[in-house]
Amino acid sequence: MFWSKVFIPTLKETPKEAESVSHQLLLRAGFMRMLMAGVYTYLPLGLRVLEKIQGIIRQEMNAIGASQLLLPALHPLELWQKTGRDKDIGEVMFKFIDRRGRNVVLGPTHEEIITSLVKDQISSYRQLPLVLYQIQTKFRDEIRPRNGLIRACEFIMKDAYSFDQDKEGLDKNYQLMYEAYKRIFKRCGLTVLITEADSGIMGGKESHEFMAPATQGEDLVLLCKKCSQAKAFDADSLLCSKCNFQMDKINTIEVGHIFKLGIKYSQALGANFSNALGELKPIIMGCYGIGVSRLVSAIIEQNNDAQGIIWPKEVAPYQILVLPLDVTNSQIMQEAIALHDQLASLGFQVLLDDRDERAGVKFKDADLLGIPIQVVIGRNSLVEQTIEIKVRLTQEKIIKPRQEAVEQIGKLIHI
RNA sequence: CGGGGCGUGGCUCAGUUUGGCUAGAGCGCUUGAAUGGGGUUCAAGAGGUCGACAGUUCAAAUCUGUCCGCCCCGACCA
Repeated sequence: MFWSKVFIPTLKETPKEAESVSHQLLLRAGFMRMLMAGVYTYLPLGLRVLEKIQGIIRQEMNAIGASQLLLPALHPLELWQKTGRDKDIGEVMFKFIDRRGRNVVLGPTHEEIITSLVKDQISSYRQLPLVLYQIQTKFRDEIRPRNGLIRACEFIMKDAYSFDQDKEGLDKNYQLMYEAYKRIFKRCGLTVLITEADSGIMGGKESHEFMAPATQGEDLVLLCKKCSQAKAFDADSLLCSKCNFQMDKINTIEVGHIFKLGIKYSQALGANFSNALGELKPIIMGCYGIGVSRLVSAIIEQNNDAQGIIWPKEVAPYQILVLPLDVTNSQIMQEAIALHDQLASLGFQVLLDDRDERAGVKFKDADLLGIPIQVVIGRNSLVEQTIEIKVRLTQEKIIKPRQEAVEQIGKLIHI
């Protein structure tokens, strides 16, 4: 793909609307733009990253037997009134009246909607367990949107729901999700701390939060210096409950939350099933969220330097950026295009900077965008019949003849 | 919603305190020339309802009022 076709509006200077590093870099590197507070356009590069993340999530969800569907974003208010959550969520919910006079809301989350669906479609234990998920835009009229994608009024979330006939089934699905989440965040290049919020009451609710350490994070997590146990911040107990050791306070961004719901929604909405004895029981539920668009910011918060973004391999918008340093030199361009085509034919995602810009501008933008592998083709390349590879993360430069360079690139990407 | 800050070409800002000719700079953009391995240089251009409305005044980017928008701090969340 040619740079000039993609639409990558980079900025030299930091827009004053942005405070956090991820927000600044997303704007400067041309990944997104603001329409209004808390509402953003994903530009082509930003969309590609979102799609990469969604791809990882899909793989991991499907691998544990979850099935993807897509629920509506437009809901009747009555459904929310049945569980009383229209009041709990209150002002955060966007509400309006349509032309028929119906009270309608834009979905801030989907427990009611999925439960309503399952209530109508599931009636026997033979149909359980069932795990469904979706990746969808949520709407929340936040009191104060903030930090770009970290707290937006319109954002993309993966939400999954499990339906079981007993607690053992729920525990099993919950554990599968827990492990899948660890794999997802790891593949996204994120370090996360997992905190538990256990009520301690038998049969009580249980939840885990996946918290990505970031200086701009809004949530405080306590981390034990000795055993690395993490827990939600609590001013009263600053000692680790396991080893009684001192704990560090760490700023984090909440990127995932898994929750054992029990029968709260199934009971309120009458989502029951017949068990093997013919008894009518409420379905046991769990819900599992990941802030997909928020992940983009969290990943950048953890992967950047003074030059710009450093995308982890699996979520980079492109894997390779080819830089012909002088596009007016036809030999250089020919070589660059040939290399681009060869790499693309090997299955790599390649971007070629075909702009008539000076080398310095291209280098700066390349580092800003953060594509993992840069391939430089200039005069030296022609004279010496070599290609220069630069690894964005380490700044390491490798100079090799073309075919060896191609092999080297393959190795670097597949490590 | 409470507190604080800001609003001047696409971006970053000066000018507002103390009202005064046709509102400026850098970057970006257009054209030409040189250049071509870390945001190069020179020349010539285009681009502005100074957030909006109302008011004060001979005169408003500048003073007053109302409103709108954006950012930051607080309660909330993926």
